[in-house]
Amino acid sequence: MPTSTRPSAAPARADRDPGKAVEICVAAARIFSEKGFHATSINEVADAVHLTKAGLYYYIKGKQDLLFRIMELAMDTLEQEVVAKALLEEDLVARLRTIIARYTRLIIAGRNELSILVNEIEGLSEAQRAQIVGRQREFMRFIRETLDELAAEGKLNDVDSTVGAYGLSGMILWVSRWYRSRGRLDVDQLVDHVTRIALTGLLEEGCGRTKPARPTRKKSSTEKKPSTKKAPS
Amino acid sequence: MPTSTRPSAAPARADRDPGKAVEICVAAARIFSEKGFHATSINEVADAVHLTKAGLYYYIKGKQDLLFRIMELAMDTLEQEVVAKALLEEDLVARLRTIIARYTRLIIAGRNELSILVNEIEGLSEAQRAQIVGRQREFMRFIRETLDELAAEGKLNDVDSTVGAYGLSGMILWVSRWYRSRGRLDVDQLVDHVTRIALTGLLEEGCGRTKPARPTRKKSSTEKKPSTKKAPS
DNA sequence: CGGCTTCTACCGATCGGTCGGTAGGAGCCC
DNA sequence: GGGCTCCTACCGACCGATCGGTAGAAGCCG
Repeated sequence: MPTSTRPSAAPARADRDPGKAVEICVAAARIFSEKGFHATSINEVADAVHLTKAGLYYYIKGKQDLLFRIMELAMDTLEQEVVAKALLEEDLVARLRTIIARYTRLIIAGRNELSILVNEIEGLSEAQRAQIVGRQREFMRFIRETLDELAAEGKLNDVDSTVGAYGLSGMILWVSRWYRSRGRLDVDQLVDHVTRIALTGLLEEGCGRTKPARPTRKKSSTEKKPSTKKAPS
Repeated sequence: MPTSTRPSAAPARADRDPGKAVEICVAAARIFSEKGFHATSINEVADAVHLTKAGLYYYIKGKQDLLFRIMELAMDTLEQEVVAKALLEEDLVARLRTIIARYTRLIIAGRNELSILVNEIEGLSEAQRAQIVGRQREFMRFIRETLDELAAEGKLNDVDSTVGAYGLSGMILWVSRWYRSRGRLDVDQLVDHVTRIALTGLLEEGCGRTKPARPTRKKSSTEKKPSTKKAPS
């Protein structure tokens, strides 16, 4: 079952009309992702769904509540379309490919809720933030553990699974900021390239690659630090 | 010479006291990066530098002007600490390593201006945004061309240089969202891991790796699409 | 005194949110 | 069928708070 509409602390007036409520969330998500949560007024959201502000408040409890609902919806999507589907793959390499491909497609398909999910967390209340962050951590844990299992099978490069999982996420999330579907690469090509970059960066295939002057974990610094900015006044 | 304080369209009252102006920018950058630009009031910035709002306005022309100055400062830093330093490296592989290492260190050292740079662009005016976006594009072009030159030397994997450059950027930018310097990994270790993940994902070393069912560029889709969300009602 | 620098006091605009009210369809009674 | 009630869905008008920004005087320095 989806984790939204749980009875925790928020009765919400979503009972009015579930379809309309979702429609509002989708519209609001689009605007929020374009202009930012705080830069968007409730009136703009209302206009987008052809309602007045007062009419809109018939369906939502407040601006913050609207943001929270959008994020819960986004996490639902992520869990259903990425995690659940990836778990159907027995082979771990195939599972990782599924994660990358579906996650990337989700990011560029619905150019809305997912990006809000990472950019507007501060707009939530304490309790709401805790809930969303918890689900996000679960998601990251899933990716990290997939990498750990791959490592146990000896199929992973010598990379830290945490850095790997976050690096992967960062690369994929960032796609929504630069990729335009009308550009040189179509969606399939993009997913191909992203998958290839990520996988050949994570997977050890056939030959053991020579590590670039492997620094035995501690203190190596490839490069001297840029003097860490300026001194505090 | 730094590209800020150029005479374009904004005389600005930075002539008052350059040191104080920078101090204000740094303080504002920290708050903006924590709470977001629109969610931060001018009063909060003023408090942070021990001034009243009116006192602060002696140094800045407006909230938007403040944001713009922060971004110019951030681009200055990026160009001086990453691009300029990387250009000192003749060897292309070393240059790429320098880019990754210095960029990453910059992101986690000053947890301030750089993240604003990517998250608050919408808060700028048309002209200001054009200026910043132009400089950002130059920066991306630098990374992309470094990859292209590596490809010309046959040292690059078969990856699209655009996707590679943005993938790299995304991975690094994302670091600021999850990495805590008090955690399991210290800064040097983090930089090591990021470098290794990025490089072994981008560089072809020694053995030619077997591509994972290389899809000849067009139509392959590793994974069937997630049916692109729901049907419109 | 005169020029920086910083303050107190205030403005108009806009924000999120609320209130009283109502159009109009559904159900019901007769 | 016609009148009565009720309820969902929505709106115009308004509220207090806060926002970015300004005018003008006061403090401080030489």
